Amino acid sequence: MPRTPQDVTDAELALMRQLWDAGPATIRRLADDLYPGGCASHYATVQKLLERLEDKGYVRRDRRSNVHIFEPAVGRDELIGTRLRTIAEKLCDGSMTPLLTHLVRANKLSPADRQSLRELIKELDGPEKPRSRR
Amino acid sequence: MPRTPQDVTDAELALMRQLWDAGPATIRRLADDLYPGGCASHYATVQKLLERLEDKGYVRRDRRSNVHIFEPAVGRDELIGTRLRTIAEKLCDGSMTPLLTHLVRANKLSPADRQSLRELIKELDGPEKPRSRR
DNA sequence: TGACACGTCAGACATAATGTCTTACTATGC
DNA sequence: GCATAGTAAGACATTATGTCTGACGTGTCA
Repeated sequence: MPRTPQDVTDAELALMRQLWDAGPATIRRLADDLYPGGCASHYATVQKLLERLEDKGYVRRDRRSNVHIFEPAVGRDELIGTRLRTIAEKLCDGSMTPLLTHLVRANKLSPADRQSLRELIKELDGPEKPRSRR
Repeated sequence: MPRTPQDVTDAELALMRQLWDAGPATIRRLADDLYPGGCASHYATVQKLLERLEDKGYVRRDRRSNVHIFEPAVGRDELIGTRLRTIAEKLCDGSMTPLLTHLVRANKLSPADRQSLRELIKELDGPEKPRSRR
């Protein structure tokens, strides 16, 4: 059985996080942030990781300037979605419902969590009957 | 950046699934089920995978009999939990809440899903307010 | 113009994970 | 004792992943 490579590896994820949190950046900026006091080779590492992320479609590269600028092509939430779907595929025949019930019952949701969850559901219920918003 | 190995790999997961679905089994049984018409080496593959799963604590091996019998040491739901936690760690600073909200809003929950979800929440809310009953 | 600082590009490389397979050894039944 | 079937130990090939090197391009400035 062939291995299934990771969508975004750990080292790549560190870059994504930086991009999500601090916005578009150059390789140098990212390298400085992630490998403080890094030598030249760290720069190259970041470069390679970004190249792979671009190939996989997780970052976009602005080549117009002489110095390229990178930005995320998928949001944090999108990646969360991808990973959740992966779990569902591999463990629940593709259904997300077991994940949901697991989270609700196995996790200690704070009262605030529960409240916002209730509101979310209401929000989803809403459009069904009285066609309010959306 | 050291790589983080998978908790349960794909080939291992196929074994776990078999154990979850069909209950405890011997190596031969598993090999026959997963590699129908398999030759001798497939048997050895299953053996190795089970050994690794045992090392990692995902299956238990009953050595009392001459022929060992394997059973899951963690349930499907537990593994789901592990994976969800991994996502939370890597993408949400350890908080599961974003996963939850993602599932609720990004997935098209059927009305039935929403209903059972509401009940789940109510169930959790119940014991919190001891004034009502008890 | 030439030196050079800095960037990109292409690809080599070491290590580890993973799936597979081989061999040696052990127990059991005839 | 021998055959059969099991376990134990580990070799092996392939690939993923993180790291690094060198060639080359481009702009700046004395």
